[in-house]
Amino acid sequence: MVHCVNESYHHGDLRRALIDAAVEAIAEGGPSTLSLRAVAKRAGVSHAAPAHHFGDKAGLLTAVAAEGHDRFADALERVWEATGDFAEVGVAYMRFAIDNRAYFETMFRPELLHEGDPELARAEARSRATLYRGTGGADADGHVYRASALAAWSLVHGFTELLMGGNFGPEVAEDPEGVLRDIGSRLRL
Amino acid sequence: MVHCVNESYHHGDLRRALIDAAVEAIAEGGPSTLSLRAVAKRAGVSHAAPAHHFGDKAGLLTAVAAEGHDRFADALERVWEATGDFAEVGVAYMRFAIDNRAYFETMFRPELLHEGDPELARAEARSRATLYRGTGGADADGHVYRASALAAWSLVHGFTELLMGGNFGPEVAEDPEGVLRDIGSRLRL
DNA sequence: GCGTAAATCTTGACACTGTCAAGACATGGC
DNA sequence: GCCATGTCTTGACAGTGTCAAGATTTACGC
Repeated sequence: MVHCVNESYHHGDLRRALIDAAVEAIAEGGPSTLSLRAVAKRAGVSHAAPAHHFGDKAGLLTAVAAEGHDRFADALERVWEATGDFAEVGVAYMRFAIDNRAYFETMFRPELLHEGDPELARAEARSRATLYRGTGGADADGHVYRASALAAWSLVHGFTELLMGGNFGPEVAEDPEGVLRDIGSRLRL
Repeated sequence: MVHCVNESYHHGDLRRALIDAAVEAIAEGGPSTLSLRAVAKRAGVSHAAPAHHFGDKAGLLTAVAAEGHDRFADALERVWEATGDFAEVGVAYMRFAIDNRAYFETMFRPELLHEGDPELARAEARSRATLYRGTGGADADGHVYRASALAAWSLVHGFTELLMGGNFGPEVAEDPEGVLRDIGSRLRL
């Protein structure tokens, strides 16, 4: 039995295609301007198909955020295994945000998501646990609490958010990695 | 000639009333769920009145952001004059975000604003200048560049964003000022 | 193999949204 | 007193999320 992808009534993996389409759309206009109908058009299906798969708009964004947290955890883990260096994990944090803007922006916008979603909670806990391995203190729920870990997370996250919001001048925007390494080195752990 | 506020065709200070209504609405659902028609209803005017005053939805949000930056600068200036302490300015930064959530969220969401708006640019520059006085390095456009200033700003901003996004456990959320003072003291300036 | 239940996707409708043009009304200058 | 200007309303339009109902395909028990 051949799985006829892309032509018949059943799509094959529409869920996957819808998430990809959503990520593309988010990359262009941000998570808040996402339109379910535009996503449907992009994926070549009817206007109500996305809502069927994800319940509602927040459901689609929640799926994007969950996948983002998984990819995020992957990226941080890779760097930690390779270097064993806190600072490099921080740089990877920022790099992920720059290279995966759509995912990153969606991940940190809780008012657009279904907060209680178990899949999102699992992925969040995983990315927190990865951060924990790098910075050193979290409880069972993945809540970071040790002051040194909080300081590092806050510094890297704040720098990343300000950078992506266009709050820095060209001196900083041209070499964000170098600047982040510099300011990171000013933190007593 | 009596200025008949609140009853006749002309409103008196509808612009003011619309901004206040917008801030209320944003406080309830965030800037991205703001509805011009809901704002109009709240202010007791017709559905198209807000667009007349602010051009479009982004125009209203831009006005809110500009006013937010002014209030923000006021708050930081007060603390700096009173204490002359960097760390206390950082705490005031976070306090403002908590106490004026609607303003703060709108201020740092450039994709919803008219970036080129002169009034917004003026207010932004003012709040940057205030930050500069506290942390120590900015160019003529108000772009902070000195590493120590960047580090402090990033740390405080990141902590604030993570806190408001619900990313911390109860240990931190119960006494954010204390925690921020603690992690702030770990920064070599 | 077959028939029925379930899953997947479409269609059509509804209330709501931002935006625009045209009109109603009030105010200020002459 | 009259006209021009600014303020606000009204009505319309296309686009949005969401829901119910229908069409179509797959999966499963027998």
